[in-house]
Amino acid sequence: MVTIKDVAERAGVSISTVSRVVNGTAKVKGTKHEAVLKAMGELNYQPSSVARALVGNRSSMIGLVVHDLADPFFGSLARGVTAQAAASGLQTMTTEGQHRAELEAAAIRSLISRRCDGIVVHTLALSNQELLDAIGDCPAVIVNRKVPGIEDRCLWFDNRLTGYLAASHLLEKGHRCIGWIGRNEDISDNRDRFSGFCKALEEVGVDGTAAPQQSGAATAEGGYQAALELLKKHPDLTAIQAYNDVMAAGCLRALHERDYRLPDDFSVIGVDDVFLGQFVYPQLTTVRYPIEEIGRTAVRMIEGLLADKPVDKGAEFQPAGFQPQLVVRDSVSCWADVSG
Amino acid sequence: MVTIKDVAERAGVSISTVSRVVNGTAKVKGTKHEAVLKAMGELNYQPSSVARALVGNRSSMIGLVVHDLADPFFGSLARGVTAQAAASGLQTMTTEGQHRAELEAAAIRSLISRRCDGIVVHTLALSNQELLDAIGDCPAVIVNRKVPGIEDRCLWFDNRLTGYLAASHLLEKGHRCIGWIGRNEDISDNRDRFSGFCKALEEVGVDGTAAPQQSGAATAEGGYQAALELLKKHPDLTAIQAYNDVMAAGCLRALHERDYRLPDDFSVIGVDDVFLGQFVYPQLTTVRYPIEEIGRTAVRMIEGLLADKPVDKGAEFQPAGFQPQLVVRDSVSCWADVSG
DNA sequence: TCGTGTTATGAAAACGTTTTCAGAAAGCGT
DNA sequence: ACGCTTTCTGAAAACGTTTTCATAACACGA
Repeated sequence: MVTIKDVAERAGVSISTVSRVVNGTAKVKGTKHEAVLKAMGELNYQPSSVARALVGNRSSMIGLVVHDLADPFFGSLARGVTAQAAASGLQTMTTEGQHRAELEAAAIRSLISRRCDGIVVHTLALSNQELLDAIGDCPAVIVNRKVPGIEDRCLWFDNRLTGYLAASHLLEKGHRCIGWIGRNEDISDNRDRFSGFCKALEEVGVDGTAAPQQSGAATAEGGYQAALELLKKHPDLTAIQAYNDVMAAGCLRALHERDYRLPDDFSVIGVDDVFLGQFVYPQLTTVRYPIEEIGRTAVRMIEGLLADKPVDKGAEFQPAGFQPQLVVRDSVSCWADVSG
Repeated sequence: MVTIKDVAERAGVSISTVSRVVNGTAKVKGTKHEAVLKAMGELNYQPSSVARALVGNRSSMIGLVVHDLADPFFGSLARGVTAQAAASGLQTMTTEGQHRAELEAAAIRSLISRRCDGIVVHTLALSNQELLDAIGDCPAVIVNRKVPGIEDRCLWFDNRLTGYLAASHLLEKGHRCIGWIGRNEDISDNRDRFSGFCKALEEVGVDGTAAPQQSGAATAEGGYQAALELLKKHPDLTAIQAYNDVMAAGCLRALHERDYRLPDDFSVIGVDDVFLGQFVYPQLTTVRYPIEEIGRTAVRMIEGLLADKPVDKGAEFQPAGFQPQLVVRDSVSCWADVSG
């Protein structure tokens, strides 16, 4: 490994001088300047980010904790974080939490021990207190979760409204026998979306909590299994609202297998608007969560945190900017018996 | 930030002693041992990986260069790399190359300057020589590409066979008017898959190079556009073979839009076997590339590189283990006019 | 030619670890 | 109580940078 010392020696100057031309922190006279540049080129010198991080106490790295990199939701999140970080000359380091408390904590701690300048965290298994303990005083932005005490560093969304919007759309289209497919884990996202679902149903005089429901793993496979089960138990259903798009994709697969003609025979709606939704058939109607944009915003917030203490999401980060929004595509059709 | 010095002070021992209990590199007597443990706990001490990396010249990090994190292919690759690395207590740092030479080079250099123990590289824009220059003497495994001179550190696949298998399947099912949808960039993957496609066609007396073809960006959108174009120009087509699954998903969307009844009216085949393929309709018949497994193998190879100089893919890494394999699902149907 | 103010340069400290080396402490056989 | 191992322990060097501080070199007006 060629070090700054090698360059200095070759150029016949001190290491301070080399450092100065590398970083442009001070002027160095013409002849020496060139000599250094030449030596750097000849040796193919590459400053050690490690040494820099040690002395500067900053690493130009943003840490990211996600559940599973192969899940399109997190792929988009990673994309957003990486892109925005890159725009500021920062690199991203991603770790998986796998939805297990000890792994999530280890992931965060390790990112901190690497002296990431800031971290973007998506966790589910950790309790609020555990999460707070793990992040300590590291500049962190929590995605998709509202942690009491540090709300100003959280980006969360109105999951209740999200569920409400989706259900309302189904109701508007005349559906009354709607099933709910949720995820296994008892997390607030799931509860809130279901609660919004119930609220919409109540508004038209249906008891949502009594609606047919089934839960499964938050994967396409989970959605598939749940849908099969639900269809078996409730042949009268005309529509399903799923926890998210990935599960909804699983539902569609189940429906195709059972030879439903889609979307005429049955409607499905999801949440998230992941890439996948545009390539299932019928294209998925969903409620949009601007995931990539959320990743970008998280990084911007960290940059703010780094620049000046006062935390401030600023005008452009208004939660209002992230209102869930219905995206109408093809997977929801009017139900023939529409009465209104 | 609490340092080893703080812990030493609090425990009334030297920093060497603290280091020893942290790493278990030597025995320290009972009373002191406990004192150190206690101090560590009270201060919530977290050793600095940065300092460790500097002195030890190893960082417990594996670097990964991919094209685009939101693409399911790379999501799976990242998943495999991350999982295998984690199993050995290594972390993964991912950067995007975006298919632009200067970014790909910068990504590699930056990973090296961070002193990654090894890197897994997927690049397209860099020439062989540029790639070799960039990786220098860093333990690296090149994925999906055969770089002359370091074949023993490359994991590549028989793209020609891949294309051949896919086309043969379509032919077997009776299709004779088959279109090819390739990707824009003139890269060997694309050339080889097309060459395999031609070979299969020639075997039944059709001139593959004269087959209807269209290229586009290697995205679902690209596949969609290309399919629309191809269908317009060649209404007689009964099947399309796409460069990969993502483009094939785009084809399916185009076909649905044009109201083809799938799979009866038209067949589509892809390559890769990404997650997405199971959730499009009809489920995609494809040729499998075990992406996640490839990521795992790459990390294992790096571990080998690190442990002992002699590079050796070993029995379990035989390229034979990665033979492309046809995965029959629903997107290819028998063509009615089947003569044989 | 001398001060005086700028500007360019190098020496050295600092960052937080690990590791080497030498010395202190402790055990043990006599 | 003596030497001889063996076991623990701390001081100090090393890793590759950045940055502070002092000084050397230089220019300029008198």
